[in-house]
Amino acid sequence: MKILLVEDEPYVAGVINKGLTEKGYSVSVAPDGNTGLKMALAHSFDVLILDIMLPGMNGMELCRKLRENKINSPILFLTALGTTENIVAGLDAGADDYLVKPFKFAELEARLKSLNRRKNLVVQEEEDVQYLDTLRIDFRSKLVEQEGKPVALTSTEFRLLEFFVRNKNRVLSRMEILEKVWGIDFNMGTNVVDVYVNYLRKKISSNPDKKFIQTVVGMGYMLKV
Amino acid sequence: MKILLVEDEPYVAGVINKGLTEKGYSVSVAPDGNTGLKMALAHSFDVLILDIMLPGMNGMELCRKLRENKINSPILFLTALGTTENIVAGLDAGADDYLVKPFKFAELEARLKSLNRRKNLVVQEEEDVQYLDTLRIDFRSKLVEQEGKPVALTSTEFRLLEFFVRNKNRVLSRMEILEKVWGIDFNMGTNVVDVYVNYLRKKISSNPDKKFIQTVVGMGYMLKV
DNA sequence: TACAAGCATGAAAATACTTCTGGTGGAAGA
DNA sequence: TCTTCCACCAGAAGTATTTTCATGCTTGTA
Repeated sequence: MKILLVEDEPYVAGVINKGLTEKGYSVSVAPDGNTGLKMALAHSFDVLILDIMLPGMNGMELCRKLRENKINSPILFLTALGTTENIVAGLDAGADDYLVKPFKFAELEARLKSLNRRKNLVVQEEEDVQYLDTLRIDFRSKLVEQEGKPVALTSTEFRLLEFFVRNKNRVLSRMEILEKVWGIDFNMGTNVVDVYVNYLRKKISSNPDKKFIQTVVGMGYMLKV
Repeated sequence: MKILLVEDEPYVAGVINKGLTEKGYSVSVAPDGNTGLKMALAHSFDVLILDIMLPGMNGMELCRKLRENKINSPILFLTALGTTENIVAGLDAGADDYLVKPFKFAELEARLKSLNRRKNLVVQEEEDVQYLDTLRIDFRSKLVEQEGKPVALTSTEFRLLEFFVRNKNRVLSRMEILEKVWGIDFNMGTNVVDVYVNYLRKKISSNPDKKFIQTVVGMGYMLKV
């Protein structure tokens, strides 16, 4: 999980940075609002942690600017300003959570995890690379690797795999597959789908018994993850 | 914004209910965990507010059960238990926010707005899902789950279940079922419907005595909810 | 209690799926 | 241009699963 921390006090920034890094998060620190904005626009972070009292642009302003610039990553305010007015103002500025200093590190981590969890639930953005167990699929370069070793797929096989991956955990009927992968509309009476599913199974599975592509008798096939 | 409040103390429930209603929110109150679960499964709420100490199932358990049943609405814990351990436990159980009593009403409202805002940010891919108690039926992916565990149905069984669900609380004659599910027009003298109703009953019921599909002697079957 | 209606079960029949064989046609190279 | 190769697809034989039916048993109703 990539985190951006905007905090001017070096000591506080250091403590949080150290703690989160030790827990395995990747943390970037910005010492003021303008730097924070630039960094958020340049890279994509999973969560942003903002102090409110910052030199230059303050945290509230920064938060509003981020939202204006369509930065939709969850924002958590971490600040000493603990009055209800402050909290309400912070949340109304577009933040997702508000934690008052002094705080317990465990609570910060729990809230970060919660924010990130929801984000993943929601924005299932189409990644260029996906992993299914030890299978790596790069949609842009159209390269597939099983346990680090390249798998040679023909173009039809790749399109079929892509369709399965983009619709995983759904039963896909042969009809649907024919339409989307082959562009055929109502030519039943062909078993190409079966044949190609069989090809794929042979090529992409590391061991024969764990089947990525399950057959659902009478309905179609499903890529189960 | 539709809110479900699960709170056993009538006084607290009343105050929150009144406050939120005055602000224009639509609030439903459940007095205990089981009722809360049922209501959440039956209707869709924008945000759920849970107390932790509840008669019967406690809030943590309820939260986990909700997530198991793929209820993804934001959950806010509202409780007097304010230690860091409690907060971390609550968030780890799948909640999105945690507010400690006593609280300022303005903060509650700000946090609710924040939770709802994030939810709406999401591009809701339209789902075609129905719940019958703890049974989850996804018509698009054709996946059925009982208490979070997948149920394997054959295609005929699924079509039959779908027909029942889409015509719940109606008595369906064998004739009608044969026509709509099997496409058979006047072949009486078969007991397939009986056989399949029994297959379904065995597969989808969590405990044997609560029968989803009731038999109406001399008339047919009915899915009662 | 008697009778009809519904239920449970096992085995046969029907259907669906896997896999192999081989033919076609287009592309790459000689 | 001709040959070779290989992706692609149809057919068919071999399996597996699902569906149906017939049967006896249980339950509900008059």
